[in-house]
Amino acid sequence: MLAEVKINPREKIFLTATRMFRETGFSATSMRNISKELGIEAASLYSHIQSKEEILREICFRLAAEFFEVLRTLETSEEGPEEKLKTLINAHIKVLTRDTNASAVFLNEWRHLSEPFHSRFMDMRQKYEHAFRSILKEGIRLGKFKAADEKFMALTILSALNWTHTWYSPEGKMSPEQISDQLYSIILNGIKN
Amino acid sequence: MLAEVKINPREKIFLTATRMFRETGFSATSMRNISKELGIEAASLYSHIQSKEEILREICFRLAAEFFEVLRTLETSEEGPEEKLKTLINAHIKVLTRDTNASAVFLNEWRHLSEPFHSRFMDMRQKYEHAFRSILKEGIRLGKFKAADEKFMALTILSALNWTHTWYSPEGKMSPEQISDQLYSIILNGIKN
DNA sequence: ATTATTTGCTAACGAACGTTAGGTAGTTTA
DNA sequence: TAAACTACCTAACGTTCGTTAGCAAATAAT
Repeated sequence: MLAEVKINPREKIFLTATRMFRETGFSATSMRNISKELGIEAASLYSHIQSKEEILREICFRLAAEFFEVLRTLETSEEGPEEKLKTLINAHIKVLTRDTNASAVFLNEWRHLSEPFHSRFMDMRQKYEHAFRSILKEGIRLGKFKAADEKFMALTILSALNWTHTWYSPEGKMSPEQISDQLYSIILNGIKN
Repeated sequence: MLAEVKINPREKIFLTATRMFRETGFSATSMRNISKELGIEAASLYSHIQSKEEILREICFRLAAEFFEVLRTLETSEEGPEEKLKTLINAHIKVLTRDTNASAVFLNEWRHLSEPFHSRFMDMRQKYEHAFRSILKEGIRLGKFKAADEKFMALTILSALNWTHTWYSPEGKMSPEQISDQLYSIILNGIKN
C-alpha cells in the first residue's frame, strides 16, 4: 500500500488560490470561486484561513523571502561585479520559475495588499532593486560596465527578467539555467553579432 | 475672453477611468469610485457609456491601434534589420510614454476583456510580437544579430521596453527619444564596457 | 420661440461579495 | 472509551456591485 501524500487543506487552498489569482487577478477571484474549485463551500475556507487577503499576503511574502535569501549569500561574496550579476540573475530566474503561478501573483497582485503590508512590500522591492543597482554601480566604477544611469539599467534588466514566468514551462525546451545564461549573455553583450 | 476648452464628458470619463484602472486595477475600480472622482452619480455615467467594460475595451484597442500604425510604416521600409529595430523601439517607446496610464491598462488589464474581445486582443498582441520576431530573424539570417532563439529574444526585448511606462514622467530627465536610444544601445551591445 | 439634445438626478433592481455563527459528522489523541 | 480536534456543512448578515427606468434642468439647433 502506497504511503498517502497527506496535503494540508490550508496548503491546498493556497495552491488553488494562487493559480486563480494568477489567471483572473485577486479582485476578480471570489472566495466562492476558490471554494467551488476545491469542491467545498465558501464558508468552509474560513476553518483554514483568516481572510482572502491573508492568502495574498502569504503568497507575496513567501516569495519575497526567497528573493531576499539570494541577496544574503551575495553580501559576503568576493566575486567581481560580472560574476555577481551572473549569480544574481541565475538565482532570480530560479526563484521565478520554481512556481510561475506564485511568481505572477507576486509580481502583479501585490498592489492589492492593504496597509501596512503594502508599504512593507514596496520597501522590500525597493531594497532588492537597490541591490541590483549597487552591483551595477560597482561594475561601472571598475570600468567593467558602460558608464550609464545605473537606475535605468537596473530597471531594464529586472523587467527583462521578470517576464520569464509568463512563458516558462518545466516541460519546455529551456531549463532555468539555460534561460538565465541566455539572459545574462544578452544583458552583457547584447544581440549584435 | 479665453476660448474655453470644451472637453467631452465621455472623454473625461475615459481619462479618469484610465487613471483609476491603472492605480487599482479594473476589477477593484467600481463605477461608483469613478463617478465620485468626477463629482457625479454612478448612474449618470450611463448617459455617456454603455458599460464598464466598454471603457476598458476602448482603452485597450485605442492603444493597440497606435502600435499597429507603427508596424504599417515599417512594412514598406527598405532599411536593414538594425535600423528597423531601432525605428520600432523608438516608435514603441513613443506610444508607451504618451499616456502612461493608458499604457499600464493596455499592458495589465486587457485580460479582463470578455469574449470575443479578449481573443481579438491576444491575436493583435501575437501579431505585434511576430513583427518583432521577423525583424530579429532577418537580422540573424544576415549575420547582423547573434544566432539565438528569436522568440526568446523578442520576448526579452519587449519585456524590457514594456516596463518604461511604470517610471517614465514627462517632467523626468529622460525624453522618450533618449530612453529608446539607451534601450536600443543596451539591447544591441549590452552593458559590458 | 420651439424643439431636440445633452447632462445630470433619484430610486431601485437583482446579484454577488467577504465573512460570521452555530452545528455535525469523522478522525485522532489521551 | 471519552475527550479533543479536524474538516466541512447550512443559513444568514450587511455591504457593494453594475445597471436600468424615469425624470428634470440646462444648453444648442432650427
